[in-house]
Amino acid sequence: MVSNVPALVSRLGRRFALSPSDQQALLAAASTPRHAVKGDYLIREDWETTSLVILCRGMARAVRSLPDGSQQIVALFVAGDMLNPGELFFPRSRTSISVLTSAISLSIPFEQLGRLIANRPAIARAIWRETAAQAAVQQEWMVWLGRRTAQARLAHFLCEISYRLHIDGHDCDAFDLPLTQQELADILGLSVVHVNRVLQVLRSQDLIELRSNRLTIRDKAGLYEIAEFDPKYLSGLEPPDTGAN
Amino acid sequence: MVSNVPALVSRLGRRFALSPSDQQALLAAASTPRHAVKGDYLIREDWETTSLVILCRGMARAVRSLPDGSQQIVALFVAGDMLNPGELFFPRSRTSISVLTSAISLSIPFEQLGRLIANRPAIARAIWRETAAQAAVQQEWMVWLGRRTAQARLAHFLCEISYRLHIDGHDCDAFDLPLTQQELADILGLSVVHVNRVLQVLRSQDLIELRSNRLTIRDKAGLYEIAEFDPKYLSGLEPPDTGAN
DNA sequence: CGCAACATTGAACGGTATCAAGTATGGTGG
DNA sequence: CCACCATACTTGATACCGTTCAATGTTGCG
Repeated sequence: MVSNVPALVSRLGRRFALSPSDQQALLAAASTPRHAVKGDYLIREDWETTSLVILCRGMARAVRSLPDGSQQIVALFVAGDMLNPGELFFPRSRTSISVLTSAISLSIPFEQLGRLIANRPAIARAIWRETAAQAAVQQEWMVWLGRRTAQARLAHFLCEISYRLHIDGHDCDAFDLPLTQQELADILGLSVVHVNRVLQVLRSQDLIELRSNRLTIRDKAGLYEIAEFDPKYLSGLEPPDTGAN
Repeated sequence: MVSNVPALVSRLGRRFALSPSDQQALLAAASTPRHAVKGDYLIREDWETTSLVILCRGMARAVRSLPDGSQQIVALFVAGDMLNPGELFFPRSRTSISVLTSAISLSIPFEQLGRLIANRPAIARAIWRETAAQAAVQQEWMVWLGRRTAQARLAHFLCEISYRLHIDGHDCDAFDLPLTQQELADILGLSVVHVNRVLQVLRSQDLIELRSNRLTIRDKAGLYEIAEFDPKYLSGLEPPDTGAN
């Protein structure tokens, strides 16, 4: 399994609007790419954080486990996302991040990164921006966790993933969604049983199809509507080409 | 009503670990302090963001309103917090921020701020760090919104506020909590009626006292316990003196 | 083929919402 | 200083959304 690292990095360059020279510097600072398989942990709660991790291929999730055995998934990452842009400042990680598919990640040790940040403002800006973009997504999750019905939550989550894949140039009407219903439940703050029932409602309304980890959106307008989905909050994840600020 | 601005700024200096010279520069870049009264909006959803706002005195909340009229409060700010550290990168605000008490705020226009960020890395670092710290708090809110009972949510929220006030050197066992039960409900994702009942349970267990916007914590250990409160996630709000990274 | 993980279904329970009164509380004008 | 009003708080009754427990199907993989 050989990976074309320069190609991956160039995609990152586009995502974060970095000049070729900055991309080069980032690549030089990174350790060799890591190939992880489904279930592998890239970061664990309470680990000392020593490097910035970027997901180049695959999907990952950040999870917080509670004493009673339940979990809450607090973030989902797709290719191109930074896994821990905010942890630069904190000695220990507050979540565990594991991979949902086989995946490739790049790590940039903090010592190297410190130099890059000092010398290359565009890189500092990119990481900072990513910190803010992920915070915006989290706020949206808080809103549906606090104030929306199970159906609207699920629909909204599916809309978000679809849109984020769309941003990165993937097919957003049919894609792999490597999540069990238990994991969906842990994202949405629901029980597995209820997720199952709500999924069936969405299916029966011909909004989606979901079988063996593959999601097809049959009626995007309808799904957006019951989700009350407005992708504005995801603007931080788009390439900042449009010169917006 | 005269406010001692240099004193306010020096407190900010401590909070963000800025050198006197950086504090000076920050103060010079800021517009005259604004005195707001209860209910005033400092920022509105969809407004164009043009400056970084820092709360020097009082409390504020960030709220998202839903089409059906309900609301979710997604952040609570105390004196010393930056209200919109992440909005530097986005053209429009995604929340409305209004003031819960009479308050004083300082605005730093983005043009000035750009210069400061370029020339004074410590200031850039402080804002970036605040972005990350607030994201950490949001993650904790997501966990209790998704996975905890009403009682644990409320208890946890009270613990957090108490601890944040403690960080800033205020009395954390008895303090003003200028929130109606409706506002508590909008923070916790509950109905007013239920907040009222849960408050009574906490009172009947002699954990807290809450009358006319003043909270007294009678049994801190007990409250921490039912909240499963662990303040580690708030470390980003403490002055970074300890040299941790 | 057989096992393990995942998905589905039903019944009963419970936490929280909703609706509807009723009761403090505080501020205001007379 | 009191009457009044608006806002906030409290309480009860009822309904519903979502949970839990338990069992049964289904799928995919070694």
